[in-house]
This record gives sequence, structure tokens and C-alpha cells, in this order.
Amino acid sequence: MKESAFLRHIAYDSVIFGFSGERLKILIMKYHNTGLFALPGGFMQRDESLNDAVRRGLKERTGLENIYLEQFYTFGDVARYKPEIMQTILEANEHNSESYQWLLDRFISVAYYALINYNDVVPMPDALSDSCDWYSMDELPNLMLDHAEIVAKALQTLRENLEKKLVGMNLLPPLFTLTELQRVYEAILDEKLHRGTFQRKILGLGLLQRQEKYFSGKAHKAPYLYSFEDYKMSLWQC
Amino acid sequence: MKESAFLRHIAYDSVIFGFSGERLKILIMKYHNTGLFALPGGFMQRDESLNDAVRRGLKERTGLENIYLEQFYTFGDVARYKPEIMQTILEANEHNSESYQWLLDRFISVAYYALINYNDVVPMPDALSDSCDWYSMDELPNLMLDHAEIVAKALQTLRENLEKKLVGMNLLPPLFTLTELQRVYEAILDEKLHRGTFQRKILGLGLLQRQEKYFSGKAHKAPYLYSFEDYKMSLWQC
DNA sequence: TTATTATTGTCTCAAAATACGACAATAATA
DNA sequence: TATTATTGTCGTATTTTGAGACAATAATAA
Repeated sequence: MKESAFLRHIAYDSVIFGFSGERLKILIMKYHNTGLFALPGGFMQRDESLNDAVRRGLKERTGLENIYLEQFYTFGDVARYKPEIMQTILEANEHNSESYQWLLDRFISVAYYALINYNDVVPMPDALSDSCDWYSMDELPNLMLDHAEIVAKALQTLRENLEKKLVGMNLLPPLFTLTELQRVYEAILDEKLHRGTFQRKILGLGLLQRQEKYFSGKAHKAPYLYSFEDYKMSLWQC
Repeated sequence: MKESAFLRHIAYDSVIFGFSGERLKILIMKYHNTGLFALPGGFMQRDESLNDAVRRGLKERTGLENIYLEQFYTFGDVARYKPEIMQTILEANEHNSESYQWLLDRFISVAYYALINYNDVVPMPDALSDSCDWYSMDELPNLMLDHAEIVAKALQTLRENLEKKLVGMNLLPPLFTLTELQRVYEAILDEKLHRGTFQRKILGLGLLQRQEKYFSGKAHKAPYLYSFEDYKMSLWQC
């Protein structure tokens, strides 16, 4: 069998979170002529670190670099080996040549989640897919293989890390109000939070810098904008 | 190149924690005639789930089944690709035939940690190693490749999960006193805990069942023994 | 100009969780 | 029978958290 430029048996999948319209969303790809939906993923080059491969794929799909990215689990069940699905995808793309046969072999998948600013992204399909779009977490299509399980575990891990590392601001633009940040937390945790308590907790961390006020044009007091200093976050994460 | 029975490029390593003499310890292997120390690890068979492969290896090394086991990270840097080290090990074992050449290729490693009852184990070396022994966490030998990093991350993850899932009892025999359990927590967290607070917290979880008293022969009040019901733990973990 | 509306920043008080020490109980020994 | 060491448990002080209250204020309506 011909050797490909990629390491065999190893794939990665990424759950790319965004926030828009008060809702948590993720990027989902749809493959050509198959009706199959999947997480954005890819493979490692032989001379490339795993994390670099994932960042490379993330850049291709979103155009973004320097993204908040976290590995959370590696899926390796035999049950996820379904060569007929990949065969369907290849056939639909008329990529049935020998040089793609390695894709039909068994893979384990290292799963990552990313937090990005929704407004920064123009999702880009890859060669095999005809769309890469945002879907609300509660309106996901049926995902192929074990990708629904991967999404569930991503959300679970994000929730745990949210209280531990307080990373919600990575889903927002550089300047945001505390109410916006609270909406992010509520969307992730799927519960209402108390305003006073939330603000005390977040500001108590000393990670946010108060900036000028934000005048929305609405008939009420203008909130302050805040920015988030990455270098403090990196200190805090340790 | 000949195909082996194992998936190429994929390995696993396990950080097997035990508790003895008030100290947290892990199992380390020493390879024949090389002075190289490493974590116990192995490879996946082509028709085997990742978790099953790790449990298989764990059984071979410790004789134990039904172990508390948790995957915590997958290491995939290019920097960990050092074929000359594996070459050294193979040469020292006179295993230089072609059927071992696949071991010289690049690997990513899925890392797990396990919590076991020290007294239940008779550590078993594998074919390439002449010992598999307990080492205190603060007296580890120099480990090959990135295994020191793997151990560090295992301990970090264990500490985080300790407060979240309270799994310390997996390091003890079926019957134990609260003071013994407290020593386990102190060894893992590397800090003293307050006795009253610790007991209130642990017992408040309702996971432990009080059993008969334990008469040590010492000149003081006899403590109660406790047992830990696995099925409650599984409920609690969710 | 002035009142109204909606939302914000901040504070206070209550409730819950946690930290810390105290004290009686008790198993073995002197 | 007193002593020693450790245990089970409790009470109080401290800290953290939850929930509401209130004045401040930007735009709008009167």
C-alpha cells in the first residue's frame, strides 16, 4: 500500500464553539452528495506535531490563528471503524483512486475544542465537503460515526473548565460588557445566573480591564466595556 | 514493510499510582542493559478498542482487572520521535529483526492514569525490561522521552479530579480508616488537611459505609473502618 | 425641561459552606 | 487507676455565595 503524507490510523476532530444570538453554536461540515454531517477534522503530517496539525486545520476552516484550543479526549473504540462510510464519501467525490485507500483503514481520533469569536470567522468547506456552517447546540443534525458523542464530551469538558479556568471571554470580541459575558456563561451552562453574584465573581479574578462606556442608544444607563488580557490568563492557567 | 499485529504510530502509556508508607508511588519499568527507565506502555491491536488495550496491558503488568482508569492526554509532539532510543532498547534485547522495525517509526502516545491498591500488586516486567518497580513521586529516576512530562500531567489531572470526583479510596484496601484516607489525600495534594473538615466532607458525600472498629493494638481509641461502594461511585461520577 | 423607562454598578443582609479548635470517649499501657 | 494517643463530634468564627435593594444614568416621552 502506498504511503501517504499523513500518519496512518490517526485523525483529529475539532468542536469549534462560537456564540451568536444568545446561543452556543458549533461548526459542522456537510459532505458532497451524501447527506453526511461531521465535525471538522484532519490528519497529522509525518513531521508535524499533533497540536500543530490541529491548528493548521483550524486555520484552514476558520482563517483564524492564535485560537483558544484544548485537547479533551481520544476516541479509540473499534466500533468507530466503519470503512463503508468513508467509502461513500470518497465515491461521492470520485476520489476512489488508490492514493486515498489509506482513508479506509481504522482511525483513532484525538478530539479538541476551540473557542472563537463568531464574528471573526468565515467558515470554509474543505475539498470533500460543500458546506461548513454554524449550528446551535440544540439543533444539530445527525452526525456521522461517534461525532455526537464527541460533541457531548466537548460540552461537558467546556462546562467543567469554565468554572476552573474561566475562559468564556474567548467567545466574545475584544471589547464586551459584563452582561454579554454573562449571556455566554448562561448559554454554556444552560442556566440563569444572578447578575450581582456573576459580576462580583468575574471582576474578583482581576482578569478584566475596564474600558470606556458603551452607548448602545437604548434608554438606560450605559454599561462599561471590558477587555481581557491574554497574558494574565496564561499566568492564571499555569 | 511487514504489517505488525498492532496499529502503527499509536502507543499508550500508563501512570499507575499506588500508596504505601504514607507516600504516593508509581510503577516504572527498567529496560534490559540500557539504564533506561520508562512508564509501562504498549500498543493497540488492530481489532481492539483503545481502552481495552490499556486494560490488557495493565493486567499484564499488575495482574489486576477492574481498575480505576482514566485517560488524560495524548502526547503527539514531533520532539518525542527519537528512533535511536528504541533502537538502543531493541539492540540490547537482540530483537533487531525486521519484524520489530515498525517500533522505530514515529508514535503518538495516549496517556492514562490508574489508581490501584498497592498491596494487591506484584509488578511484572515485560519481555524488554528486567524490572517493574514502585518509585515514590519525589524520587523518580530520569525517565526517557517525555515520560517525566506525562507523569507531571498525570499528577496534575489526578489532583483536579480528586476534588471533583473524590476517587482517593481506589488507592486503599477495601476496608480503611478515615485517617488512612486522609493520608492518601495529603500525599496526592502535598498539603496537610484539617481532620474534622476532611471527615465531614468525605462522610457528607454518603459514599462510605461504616463497618466494625479497627483495633490496631495501639494505646488509643479505635477508629471505625469504612468501605466504599463502587456502584455509588459510578452513580456519583455520572 | 422634566418625568419615565430600562438597565447598570454597587451595596447589604441572609444563608450556606468552610476552617479551626475544643472536648469527651476510649484502647492500650504504665 | 492514671496516662497517653487518637478518635468521633460539636460549636463558633470566618469566608463564600445567593438574592434582593437602591441610587445612577442614557435615551425617550410628555
